[in-house]
Amino acid sequence: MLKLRINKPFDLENTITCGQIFRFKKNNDDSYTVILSDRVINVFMDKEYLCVTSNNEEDLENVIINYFDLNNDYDKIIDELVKNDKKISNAAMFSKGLKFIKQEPFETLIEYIISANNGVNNIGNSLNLIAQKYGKKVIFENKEYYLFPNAKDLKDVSLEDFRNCKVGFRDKYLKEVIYKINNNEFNLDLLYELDDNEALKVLMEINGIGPKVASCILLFAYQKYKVFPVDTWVKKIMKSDYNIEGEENIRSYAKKTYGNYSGIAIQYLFNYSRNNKE
DNA sequence: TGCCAGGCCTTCC
DNA sequence: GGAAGGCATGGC
Repeated sequence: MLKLRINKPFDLENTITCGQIFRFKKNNDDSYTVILSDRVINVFMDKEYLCVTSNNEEDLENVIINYFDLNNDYDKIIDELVKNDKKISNAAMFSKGLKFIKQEPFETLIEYIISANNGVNNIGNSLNLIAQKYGKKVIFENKEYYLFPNAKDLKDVSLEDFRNCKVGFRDKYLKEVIYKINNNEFNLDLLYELDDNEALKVLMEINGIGPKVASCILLFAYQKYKVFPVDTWVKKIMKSDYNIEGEENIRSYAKKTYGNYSGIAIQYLFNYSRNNKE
């Protein structure tokens, strides 16, 4: 078992359950089983130690540090944010220890296309069905798990096949984007090179990807922290706490106030707004 | 039953 | 270019 001493704030539960990832399970012993791109892990906190087991122990420490972004100094980021906006400190303290999980780009792309007008339960269910049918099986603790397939694995999946995975009307979006990737009409690696606005533009040329989905992909898979989604929860808290209404006004305020860390600030506000109900 | 879920596309002015 | 309606599915 890998034991990592954590000396900065780290909220494992909030990080896993706050809606950035969908393929995880909470176990009876309060540990979490999470399916990463290349392995399955079981994680829990034991005092100041993060404890991890996996079906694949190779380079596990680096994989975990990278996945949970453990070396990034969020305290410093929060200090910066609070310096420019005292009012965000409640939301930042509420989300203290929340890390941005570094997700695999292709899976993230599919995840957030499916997320449009959908519930968290349905999203996870569909992703698991896709993985079960087309992903690689791995055994961990005597149970079967399925890694998420890549674009090649999904090359011949039909609209009807996707419908059977309960993705509903998003079937055609998935088929189209997978076709484009396999025929070199769209390259996920290119997004690393582009600046934020170009990357957003390229993503939004794909059917099924609008500003919200594109922002989530760039934030969660590419660590483009300047990019941020504005949804109903963000609108709600910006109105009540900042007296700012309208998406454009929210965008210009966030850019001006939070700068390079707008995505992180907005995620804190989102998390606070959504989970701190009265 | 009806509404909503971290939207987006198409159609119609 | 902006508003309105439609869209699969499941949870409440």
